[in-house]
Amino acid sequence: MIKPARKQVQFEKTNELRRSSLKIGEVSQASGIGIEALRFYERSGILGKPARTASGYRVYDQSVLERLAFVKKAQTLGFSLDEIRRIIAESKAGESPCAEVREIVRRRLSELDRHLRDLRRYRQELTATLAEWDEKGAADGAICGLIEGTEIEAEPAITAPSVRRKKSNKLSG
Amino acid sequence: MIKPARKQVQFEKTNELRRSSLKIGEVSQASGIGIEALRFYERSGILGKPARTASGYRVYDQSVLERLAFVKKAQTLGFSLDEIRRIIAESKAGESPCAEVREIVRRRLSELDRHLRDLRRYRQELTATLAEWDEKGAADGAICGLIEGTEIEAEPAITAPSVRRKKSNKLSG
DNA sequence: TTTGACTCTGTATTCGACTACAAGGTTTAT
DNA sequence: ATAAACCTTGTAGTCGAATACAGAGTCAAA
Repeated sequence: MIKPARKQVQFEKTNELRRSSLKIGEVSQASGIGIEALRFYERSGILGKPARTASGYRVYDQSVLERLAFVKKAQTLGFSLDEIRRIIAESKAGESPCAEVREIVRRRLSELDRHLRDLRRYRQELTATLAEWDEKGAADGAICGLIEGTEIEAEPAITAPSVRRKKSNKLSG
Repeated sequence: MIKPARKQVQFEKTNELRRSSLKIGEVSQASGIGIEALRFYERSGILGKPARTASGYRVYDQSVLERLAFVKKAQTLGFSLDEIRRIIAESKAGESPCAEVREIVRRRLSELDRHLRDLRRYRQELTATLAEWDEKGAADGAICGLIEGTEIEAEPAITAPSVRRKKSNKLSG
């Protein structure tokens, strides 16, 4: 996670890059978003195409940091990049995306509540299972009673809440 | 989600496939798991290699349904296919995977609790944001106040809980 | 016999949000 | 002058859990 420290670039000295313009590495530093991710954002329309120096380097305005802060905040609030892209596009088109943003947030909220309910049920199931094993001393054979009481149904009973974390370290050992 | 109905195969009539043997489509029907997924399970070691007819068709034993029920149940409990594979492998090797299974379940549980905590905090943040908008009548310009009060930090404040659902229908319209 | 349902193998694709790398060009510091 | 640090493009890979598809073979019924 910790990138090797980069030397501070003193861009005051260049005449091409003025105080308020940033190269991609500086934007990355300032925003905490990787360089590759920034280019990815550009490709996917989250960021507009920045100006370029004569040699082709991207030149960002300070305002990109606000944009990125917005993106991060929105991600925190559960927006997908696609939604974020749409919101930005609409706000650029002069329309206030407020209604839509609120709508999305409200939708998120109800999704979240459903999700929380599922998780709580799931937690119960999990603890119950564990308690059951403790009770009967786990006589296995049927793999720890995990499959006991299981019936084959067309649809899953609870539907696994996707607790799965970002990257699980391959445990194929 | 709903597959086109398949004609019921009367496998009692064949002499090659006896009462208790199943072709892949039948297993799919009975278990609710897609044919492709079954072959995928075989490739990834969740299911062993089944017998074959002379012409190469997979011939499954009834017991595969128990195995699959176990897999589904375990998935419901939050196990990854990789973990499931390991558990099955160990139980086949004669070792009782109980200790490990319990360990995994316990780990899941604490992960889950952490996850729940995150989600509750996240929910608060969401409702607070919404309330704030309602208060100030959403004077936008700064995109609905979504970025207001946002500071640029190296690490995300709350880290978006991956609420993202299975497959969101592309909303790029 | 011909239709149509089923199955086979093997490869590619999906979803989201990046990350990694190669092979080169540019800028800056020493 | 040269090396380090930075930038460029373009392509490919990651993670999990499947899905999709092409093109061929198999099997049972009308």
